[in-house]
Amino acid sequence: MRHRDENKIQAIREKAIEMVANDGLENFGINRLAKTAGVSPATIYIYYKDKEDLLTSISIEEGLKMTRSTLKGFDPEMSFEEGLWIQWKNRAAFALNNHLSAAFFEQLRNSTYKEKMLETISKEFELTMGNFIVNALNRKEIDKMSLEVYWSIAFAPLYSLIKFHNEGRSLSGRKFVFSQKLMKDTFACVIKGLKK
Amino acid sequence: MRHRDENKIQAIREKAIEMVANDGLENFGINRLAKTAGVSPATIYIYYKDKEDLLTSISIEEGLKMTRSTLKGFDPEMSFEEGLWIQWKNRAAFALNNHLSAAFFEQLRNSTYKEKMLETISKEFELTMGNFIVNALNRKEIDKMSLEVYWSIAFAPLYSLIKFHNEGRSLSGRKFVFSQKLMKDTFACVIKGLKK
DNA sequence: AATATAAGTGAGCGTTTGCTCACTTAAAAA
DNA sequence: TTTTTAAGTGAGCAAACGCTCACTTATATT
Repeated sequence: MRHRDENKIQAIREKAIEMVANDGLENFGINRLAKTAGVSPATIYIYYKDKEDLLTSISIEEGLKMTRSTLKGFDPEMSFEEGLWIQWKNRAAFALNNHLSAAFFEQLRNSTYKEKMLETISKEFELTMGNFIVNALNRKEIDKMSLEVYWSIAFAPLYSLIKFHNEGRSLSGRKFVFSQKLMKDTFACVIKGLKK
Repeated sequence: MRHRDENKIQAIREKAIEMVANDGLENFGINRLAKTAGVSPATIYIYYKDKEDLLTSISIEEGLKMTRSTLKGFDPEMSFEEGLWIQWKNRAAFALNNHLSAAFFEQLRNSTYKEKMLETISKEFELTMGNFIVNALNRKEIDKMSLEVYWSIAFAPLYSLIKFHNEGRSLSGRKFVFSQKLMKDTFACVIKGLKK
C-alpha cells in the first residue's frame, strides 16, 4: 500500500485557507485549489467528500486551534478580570500571528457553512466559559446575565478591534494600528462596564 | 421611448437581497436571479454593468438606508447617553424590521466587495459620529479614544446581540431571544464602561 | 401613420464549475 | 518476484456560470 503524501494533504489545507482568506469564499473553487496546491482535482476527493466537507472540516480544525490557543494558561477558577484578560491577550496574539487562519475562519463564520462548524466549536467554549462565568457570579464579581450578553460585551469589542486591524481600515484619518496599549485601554473600559 | 418598468427593477433588487440573505453570497448567480425575479438575464444588464456593480450598488443603497434609519431623531448635540441609546434602539429596530436587508448587508460586509461599499457608507457615519464624540469629550462625558475604539466598545456589543438573534443560535441551553429589556441591560453595561 | 428610441427578451456563446473515471504508481504483503 | 491495495492522476463530463447579441415591444415624437 502506498503512503499518503503529507506534503500534498498539507498543501491542500494550506492553500485552501490562503485562497479563501485572500480572495473570499465566493471566489473559491476546487479546480483552482488543485492547481494552486500542485495536485490533481481528484486527489482532493481522496481526503474530502466534497467542497462543503473540505471547507467545514478545515474550518472546524482551525476553529479548535483558535479556541485552544485562546484558552492557553486560562483556568475557570481565575478571578474574572485576570481570566478575561488572558483570553484577550491570547486571542489577539492568535489573530496577529495566524492572520490567514483567522481571516479564513471569519469568512466561514459569515457563510451558509457556519452551522456545522459553530455547533462543534461552541461546545468547547460553552463548557469552559460556563464555569468561568458561574464562578464570577458566585464571587459576586459580575451581575447575572446570559452567556450571549456576556459574550457580546466581553468579546465583541476585541473582535471588532481585530477586524479593524486586519482590514487596515480607518474611520478617522490616520491609519488604525493595533497596539498592546490600545487593547489594554479598551479592556479597561469593558471590565469597568462588567464589574459590579 | 418605452418606459422603464419599476416592477422589474424592483423585483431584481428585492430578489437579489432575498437570495443573498437566504442562500449566501457564494450561491448567488445572475441566471438564477433573472429566473427568480421573472426577468431576462439581459434585462439585469440594462440596470447594472456587471455582477459586481449590482452587488455593490445594492449594498450601498441598503447601507445608506440603514445608516439613515439609525440616525433618525439623533443629533450630535445630544448628551452622550441619550444619543447612543437612540442609535441602539434605531439600529435594533432596523435589524428586526428589515431582516433581509440586514442579512444581505452583513454578507457583503464580510466579502471581497466590502471596500467599495464601506468607503461610501462610512463617510456619512464619520461626519455625524465624529462631532458626537467630540461633543461628549468636551463635556467630559467620556475619555479620549480613537473612533475605532469607540465603535468597538459602543456598537460591537449591539451588533453581536443582533447576530445572535438572527442566527437563532444559543450558547446556553435555552433559545436566545432579543428583548427590549435585554438590550437595555446590555446598554447599561456599555455606558457604565464608557462614562467617566 | 411613420419614425425614432430605449426597454426588454430568449437563445446561446465561451468559460468555469464541482466532480468522476479509467488509469498509473508506489509500497506493503504474499 | 508477484500480487494486492490504496494513493494519486489528467482528461474531461454535465451543469452552471457571467454575459451578449440579434431581435421584438412599447411609447414619445414627428
